[in-house]
Amino acid sequence: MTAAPGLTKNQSLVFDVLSRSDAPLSAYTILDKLRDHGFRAPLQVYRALDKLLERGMVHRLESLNAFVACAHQEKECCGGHGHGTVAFAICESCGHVVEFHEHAVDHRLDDWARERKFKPAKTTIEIRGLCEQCAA
Amino acid sequence: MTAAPGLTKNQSLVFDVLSRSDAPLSAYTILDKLRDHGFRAPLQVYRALDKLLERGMVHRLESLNAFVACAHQEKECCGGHGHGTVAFAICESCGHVVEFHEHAVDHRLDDWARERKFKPAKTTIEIRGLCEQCAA
DNA sequence: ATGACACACGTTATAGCATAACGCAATTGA
DNA sequence: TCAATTGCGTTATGCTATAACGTGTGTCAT
Repeated sequence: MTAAPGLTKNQSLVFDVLSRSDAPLSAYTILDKLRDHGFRAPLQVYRALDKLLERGMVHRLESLNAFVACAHQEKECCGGHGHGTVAFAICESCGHVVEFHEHAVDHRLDDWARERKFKPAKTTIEIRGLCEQCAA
Repeated sequence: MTAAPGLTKNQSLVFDVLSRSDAPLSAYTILDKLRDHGFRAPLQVYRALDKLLERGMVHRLESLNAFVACAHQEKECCGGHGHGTVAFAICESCGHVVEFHEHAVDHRLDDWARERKFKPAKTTIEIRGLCEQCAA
């Protein structure tokens, strides 16, 4: 369960906490979980998150102001963490999040951008609703 | 330019401010613009925004924590403000936002959800990047 | 070695976004 | 008339994120 190489101690701690959680965590929640490991200030979390986001190991859920570990392993399909756009289905009842990739969606949005000469940097797709269990 | 019927004074004021802006505004920016009209506290803005969001007259940009007036008129295409999922292209340089609808994307995401028995409540699609002018 | 640089870290303070909880006033409808 | 609903105003608070400062450590070209 230990994290990828090349991570600093703080980055590893933050990544491990996210990896072990089955729901997204806010930066402040992460902070609380790491107080026993010497974390004292939000910046320690945010700085680690920035690096993990850069590497694609963690995603930010914009509609929740929260973070999740990437569901993909280093070498998986679309280039592992190097993948393209990621989409999320977020259950508003149980908090569970499913990460997925829809190439057809990506392509359609790419086409839209190309037609308008818009240069995409980052695309957010988040579906909030109820998962199968919670909708029952 | 006066707003739709059925709006309270505060709701109209907030909607007018958003309608006149060519970039998204945060709740606190709206508050500042309305101090001369008697606004004193954030809650006055948030309460008005809640109602406008319910009616679909205003959209929230999750990746910016900001708000824009809906680009559609009451009776337009997909049922005017009753439309389905809305997508946004946000220029990170000039701040300009383009609202659009991509039915192909909506359908693909709907299919994904149906296959997994996920019940969507609200879908967020936001592309951040550079608009044609700013990319030059 | 030494100096310059990049980078991670720790701390304090502050900025920016959002809601809780209270009470009052006006409206509606049984 | 009474109860329920809705909007409003105010104060206080909580959550999210970054600014600005200084420290330590490693690299590496000189």
